[in-house]
This record gives sequence, structure tokens and C-alpha cells, in this order.
Amino acid sequence: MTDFLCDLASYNVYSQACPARLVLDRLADKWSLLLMDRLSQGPVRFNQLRRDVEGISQKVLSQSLKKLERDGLIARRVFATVPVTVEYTLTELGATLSDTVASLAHWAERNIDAVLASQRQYDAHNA
Amino acid sequence: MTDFLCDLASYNVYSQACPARLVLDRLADKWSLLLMDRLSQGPVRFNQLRRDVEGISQKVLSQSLKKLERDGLIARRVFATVPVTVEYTLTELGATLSDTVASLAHWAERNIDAVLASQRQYDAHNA
DNA sequence: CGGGATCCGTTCCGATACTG
DNA sequence: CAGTATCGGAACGGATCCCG
Repeated sequence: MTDFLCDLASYNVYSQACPARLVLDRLADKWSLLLMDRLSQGPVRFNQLRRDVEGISQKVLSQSLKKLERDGLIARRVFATVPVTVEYTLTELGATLSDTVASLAHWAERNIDAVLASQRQYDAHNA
Repeated sequence: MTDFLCDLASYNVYSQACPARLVLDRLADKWSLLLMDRLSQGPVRFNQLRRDVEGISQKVLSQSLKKLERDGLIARRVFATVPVTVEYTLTELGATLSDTVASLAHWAERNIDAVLASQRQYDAHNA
């Protein structure tokens, strides 16, 4: 068995200093993967993104986009229209990630039934 | 462009009712993916897991394992030794997920430098 | 060893109001 | 349109104590 998360000689497996964990910690929040997937379909503007990704608030969307931009995964472009237009797109780096995100989403689609069934069984057993 | 997250006819893209989002919301936390990856290397006991995955507290580890078990991704086996021994393993379902988790981790390893560089540039620009 | 129960600070997040 | 600022409640998470 190989260790996928941190095979570098200078780091302990799953140690907090492991660089891979830094990235995972960033991506593993409620919205990042969802936003990445939405942007993988093409450029989107702020309010459109807000409408598309149901349940995200304006504040959290703004914060999340800023983090993803800081990580170099998405790009923010401002057009000097009136009123101003802002467009978000995946960067090249972000595009390389979106394939993996998509496969995670695919897994979720394929196995949602099994997961829900397991939850029901678990809840029934632990009445 | 296809929509990977929720292509079912009866659900809106990225809607809160989309089953894929239910799964993603569950996996997208600080520890689940990390625990899944660690367990993909073989059975582990509670305290070993706690030591391996640096930074997780006993309480959060316990809660996280319970959720993953409820979702049918991991199995918990108790051995009537003294003191008691508890072993966690991936289920078959969980094993099918670990490949995707691993590819996400691989991406993180490959691109950590690019991400960190982007962060530095972003921070420098927004002094 | 493998947790559960409790207390408590911090952080998150939604709602609201305001701005260029 | 695309945000920022502020406030208050809720949820998270760590530390500690306890138990079979």
C-alpha cells in the first residue's frame, strides 16, 4: 500500500506540515468543490453564480471566490461596464483539478442510493 | 459542457435537493477525506488513527468515524479483548471512493508548489 | 483501549444595511 | 451589478473528566 497523501521523505504521513494537507484543507469545505465544478462549465458572473449554487450566501460566496482566486484556481476579470461586470473563470491550474472534482461528483451520483440506504439502516439500528 | 454534479432530469443543477450534493456535503469536511485515505492503507485502530492523523482530537475523530460508518463508507469491528480492541476498515463502497480521494491527494501533491506560489503573489499584490 | 458527557471559547454564517 | 461592514446566533472544536 502506498501512501497517496504525503509520500515525501521529509514529511510524516498525514502530518500537519504535509503540503498535500494544506491543499486538501482548503478544498474540503462546503462550497469550494461545488464552485469549481460550476466554473468548469464556463465563465460565470457573481450573481449568476449565486443563483446557480443554491443556498450560498452573498458573503460566503465572496469569501470563497477570494480564497480560490488566492490559490490560483480561478481568475476574476472585471469589465468596465455600467454597472460593472465581473466574470469568474477557471485558471489552467483550476482546470486540471476540475477533472478530479468531477470524478468525485460522479461517484456521489452513482452511489447516493447506497449511502442513503446505509444511513437508513444505521439509524434504524440505533433507534 | 456536461454537468457532472447533478444531471438528473428531476433535479436542478446544484440545487440543494440534488442527491450528489448530499454526498459532497458529507465528504467535504476537514477530516473525512483524510481518514478515508488513511484507511485505504488497511485496518487501523482508534488510537492509532488518532496518532496517525495529526491534529485531530479524540472527540472529532469519534464523531467523524461515526458519520463515515453511517454513510456505509467504513466498518467498525469490536474485539472482546481486555482492554477492548476496535478496528476500522473501509467497506467495499468506501474502497470504490478511495481511488478518487487518492487522485485528489495526488493532485494536491503535484500542484502544491503552484498553489503556494499563487498565494504568495496574491498576498504581495494585496499588501 | 475506546470512547461518552460536559464546559466553554472561537469561528462560522446568515441577515441586514450600505457603497461605487 | 458586485461587492464590503457589522452584528448576533449557531455550530464547531478543544480540553477535561469520567467510565466499562
